[in-house]
Amino acid sequence: MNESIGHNSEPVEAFAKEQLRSIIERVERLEEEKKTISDDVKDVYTEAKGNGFDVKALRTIVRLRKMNAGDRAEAETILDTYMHALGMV
Amino acid sequence: MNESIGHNSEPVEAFAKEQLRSIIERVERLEEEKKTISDDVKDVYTEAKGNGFDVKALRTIVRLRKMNAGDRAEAETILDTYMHALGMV
Amino acid sequence: MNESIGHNSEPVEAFAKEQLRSIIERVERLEEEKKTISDDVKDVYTEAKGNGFDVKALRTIVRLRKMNAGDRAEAETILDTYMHALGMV
Amino acid sequence: MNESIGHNSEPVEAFAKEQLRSIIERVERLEEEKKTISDDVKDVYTEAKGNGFDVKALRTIVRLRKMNAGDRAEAETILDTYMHALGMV
DNA sequence: ACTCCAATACTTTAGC
DNA sequence: GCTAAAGTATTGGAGT
Repeated sequence: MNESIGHNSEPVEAFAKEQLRSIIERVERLEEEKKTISDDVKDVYTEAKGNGFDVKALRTIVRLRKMNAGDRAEAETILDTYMHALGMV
Repeated sequence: MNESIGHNSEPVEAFAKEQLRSIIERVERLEEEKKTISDDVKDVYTEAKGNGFDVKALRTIVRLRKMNAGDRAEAETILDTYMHALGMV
Repeated sequence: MNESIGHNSEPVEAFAKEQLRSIIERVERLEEEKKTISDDVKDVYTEAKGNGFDVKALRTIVRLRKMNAGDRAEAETILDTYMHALGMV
Repeated sequence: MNESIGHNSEPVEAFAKEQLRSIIERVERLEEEKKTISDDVKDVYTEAKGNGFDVKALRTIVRLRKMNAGDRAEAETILDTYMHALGMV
């Protein structure tokens, strides 16, 4: 039992086309949401700046906190080693 | 040596500390949301791949469509651009 | 109603066109050179990696050294302040 | 004068230190060159501006031309892309 | 594991 | 001087 001959001459492709459309739309919807949130982040920093905070330092803090304790320690060890070797202490 | 009547010896700094904490937490919350959405995007592509779609091509389509509002318009006005550049306005 | 006796019917525009061409070519030449150097930088890091160095740390070193002593000290002070406030010491 | 027993307690590290120094210096030298060229590009645009050209438009032209090898080809094959995405290869 | 490319984030510059 | 935009650098992920 197939979906009969001829009502639709390209059933498979039509289906795939619908799938494609759906995929693209879902992705685009999600990326819009992401953009909204990115803008929210910007707003937070802008407001912080207005309250006298140093935005660059704030971003650094967020970045440091994102590393877990172990990774951060390791990264700092390597860095210290290199800095000592170069007399940057 | 104290600023105002001393119930709290560092009222300003304490306030700033709270502000700082709040800023960082808001940013971190937002970035978590962003990560969630990024993962959702990945899921969409993974599912698409399971249905036989070429993920790289899908990403290309999304990228080209994103360009289109701005860059397509820009490309269409390239002649104008040249004319302006030549002072033929 | 044309400008001067007709050896060239659009002398001004032709001149501007030549200028334009020259500008574009000079810029493109310079950007090629820049790309070459960027690739050289990449090569240095790749070689360093092959010798067991941590490339990310190396990049951090270069970035730190680029800041002058004063700026770096200031940046570190702000950062320390924030980190202490957040108990990240 | 050999690095075996005891004349030098850290021969490997000393060697690494020299390597490190060399890497950093090479990178810094290359980045200086890059900066010089970037400044040259700026000069070209500044001079162009002095001759009445619209710098923003010039930058647009350069950017569009840079796109053309890759992206124009990509745009031209967008139908192919869709077909692949639909498994109509 | 490693290379390559796309995506994000940061920096600097131009315009209001 | 500040906001907006471009260009540049770094990071992460996908494919081999």
